[in-house]
Amino acid sequence: MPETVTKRRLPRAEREARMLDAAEAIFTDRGFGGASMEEIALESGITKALLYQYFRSKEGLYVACVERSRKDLFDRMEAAAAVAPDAGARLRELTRIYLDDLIELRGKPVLLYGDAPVAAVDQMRTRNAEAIARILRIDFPAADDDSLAMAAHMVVGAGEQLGRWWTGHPEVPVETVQPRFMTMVGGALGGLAGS
Amino acid sequence: MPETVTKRRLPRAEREARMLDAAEAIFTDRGFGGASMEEIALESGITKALLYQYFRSKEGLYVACVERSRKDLFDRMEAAAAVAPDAGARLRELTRIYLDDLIELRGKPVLLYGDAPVAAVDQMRTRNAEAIARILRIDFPAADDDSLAMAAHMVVGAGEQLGRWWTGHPEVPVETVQPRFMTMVGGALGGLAGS
Amino acid sequence: MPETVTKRRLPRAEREARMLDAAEAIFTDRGFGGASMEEIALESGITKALLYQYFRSKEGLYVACVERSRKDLFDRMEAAAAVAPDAGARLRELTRIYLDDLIELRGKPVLLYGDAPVAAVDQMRTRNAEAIARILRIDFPAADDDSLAMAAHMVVGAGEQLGRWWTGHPEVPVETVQPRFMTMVGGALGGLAGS
Amino acid sequence: MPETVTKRRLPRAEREARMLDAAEAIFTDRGFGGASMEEIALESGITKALLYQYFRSKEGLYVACVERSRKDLFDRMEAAAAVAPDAGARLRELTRIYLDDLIELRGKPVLLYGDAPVAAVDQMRTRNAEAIARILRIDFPAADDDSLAMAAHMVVGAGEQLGRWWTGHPEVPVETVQPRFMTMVGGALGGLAGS
DNA sequence: AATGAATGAGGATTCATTCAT
DNA sequence: TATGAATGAATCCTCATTCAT
Repeated sequence: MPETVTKRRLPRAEREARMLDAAEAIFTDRGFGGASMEEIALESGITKALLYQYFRSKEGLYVACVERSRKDLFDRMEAAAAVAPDAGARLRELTRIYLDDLIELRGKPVLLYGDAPVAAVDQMRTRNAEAIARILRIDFPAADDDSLAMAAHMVVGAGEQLGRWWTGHPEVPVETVQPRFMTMVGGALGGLAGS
Repeated sequence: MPETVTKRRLPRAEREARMLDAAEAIFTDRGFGGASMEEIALESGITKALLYQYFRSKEGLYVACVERSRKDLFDRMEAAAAVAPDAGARLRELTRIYLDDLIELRGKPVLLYGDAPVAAVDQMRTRNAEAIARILRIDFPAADDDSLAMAAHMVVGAGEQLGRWWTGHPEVPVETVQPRFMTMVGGALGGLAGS
Repeated sequence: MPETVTKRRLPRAEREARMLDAAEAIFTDRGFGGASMEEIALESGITKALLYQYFRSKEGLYVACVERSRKDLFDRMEAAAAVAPDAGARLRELTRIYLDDLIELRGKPVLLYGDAPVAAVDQMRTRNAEAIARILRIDFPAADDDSLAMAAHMVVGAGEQLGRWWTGHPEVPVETVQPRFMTMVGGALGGLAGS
Repeated sequence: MPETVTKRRLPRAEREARMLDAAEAIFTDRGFGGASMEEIALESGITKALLYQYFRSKEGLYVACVERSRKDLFDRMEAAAAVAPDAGARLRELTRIYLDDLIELRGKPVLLYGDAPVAAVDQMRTRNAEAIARILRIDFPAADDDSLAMAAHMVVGAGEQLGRWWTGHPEVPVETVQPRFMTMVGGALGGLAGS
């Protein structure tokens, strides 16, 4: 029976994934402050000490945890952006990906950056904005950096807050939300220097 | 016995103001989680117990603290909105007021809602969005509530994140920021049912 | 019945004394590292938090604790030194006081500086040496500072280690120990510039 | 297959020496309590587990570490004592060897027995005192054991504390220190039964 | 109104140490 | 011989909060 009774000695990657799963669940339930490493360890089926061996601190774990889904989303967006035929399609496609993700995220408020160490959250917001900026650069190759950055940051902020609002209005369908979001993004890009 | 040297019985309002000043400073420095009532009391020159007598809890103090500047800003904005001659002027005027305020706020990240009890922060964001919505209503009397709300929330979110970005780029002048912000707001309003 | 059932609200001084008593007992039993604040608090009949409110840390408590008996001893020695009729009497009197104290200290190894934060212990040794130096100054007003300091430090070190040895040989009477200690001190002073 | 590039199978002795070097450095920097096996292993370039395979425990490592230099010193002293022509020369020679060693030791406070498991340290101090006693026995063959032991312990304690003081006054030359130390030792021997 | 004493509860973090390989 | 994964068990300390005065 290779069925594995021994929980012990998992390959690093898998252990890590399990820990992150547990952490995501607990953080989602209790918020950053409310979550205890104790509980996360318990849920992971391992000891606190191991948690600390893998991630340096509670904040480290939190960051790793949010970063995982953040990165996944933005990687998908950047990939989609690269293959979209034109600016219009890109905008439509990307906002859709984002909003679809938001639908799931609505159930995980922490990942919408609820309470959590400011530094960590800001860093992630900035990373998001940088990804957006890279995408925008495709259609606005001549725009100056600051303007592009501002546009990207505004989009990020708007999207985040839109997500919060949506969390409280789950009955509103994505078909209603997307046009509004697209229009807003379109506005944020207004006046940026194109090719 | 002359009526004494010590215990300068400050009028309640002033005491409160001092407490809020101290709280604002400490919250700003350390974030909500990092701030301790102990330190705030110390900075206020009074005792923790009194802090609790005035505001019920740490969260209460935080809310009072942020609400003070939040309310001031949005009251001014609503007032200005009421007297602006037309939609264009209104937009220009309001974004300017907001950005001018942001310039000061950049030094006080907490007031940009850093870490803090999620509930409290969300409530304030929502209050802000409601104020914005009321203002928008002036120019879009026929818009449906949800669309207006979404627009307002996106504006709030975008403004908040723009503020964060600006904090890290203080050299960028308001003259550069305002047009971008205005364009974005304009976009957010695109397609709303006007008169 | 003014008999006091309420443990609460003791005057600061008395509370402090009780805490120190408890701490001394526990430190003596378990050593610095082995002692837990938990246990000390329990023994004091109060909460850990109060312990931390009075002394800043475990080390702070330890220092306060040892300092109390250290200071007591050296105060007595300085007082005795001041009234002794001549150098010989002074030496006899002081070594006696010291050794008598040592007899009790033998049962409290920690106070002979067992394990404990290096910094704290060294600081106390230095304080002792300074007290000794002040006393020596009486009979050697013309000695240079370094020589006096060296003599004092050697006396302190010798006394400390003598105490440790004595702890393992409790059957040896003070009458046997004192002459040897006196001779040694006498040697340490040899060649110091007198009046 | 050549016998490989990696895993330089160091001879046991050298491995051990490296571990002890690392341990000495870390213990010196952080004190016994402050040092962590983790860090020592890291500095050694090996794993904690191996550290435990060589020395049984943290204390074992510490003892081995200090014993190394302690033994070296006292072996040299006993050797020198054996060949010195007379008591006076012996005293001069030995104090000089000790002080020369101290000069190096001043930079390694732990080896002056800072904080550390009481038992281990006491044992080493006692071992030192025994070595001293053996040496003293040469010139005081008729002295009773207790008196000799006391003298030896006082010398050890005085030397240790002198070393601590010297650490803080590195500018004082050995020529100034030695006479004072010799005089003190001479005193400690005063009245011991000679031949 | 205002204080200083006191608490209760919890939480992160660290470490020496041991297996399975 | 040597490792990397894993543990268990404490421990210190901090904080918001409440009484007694």
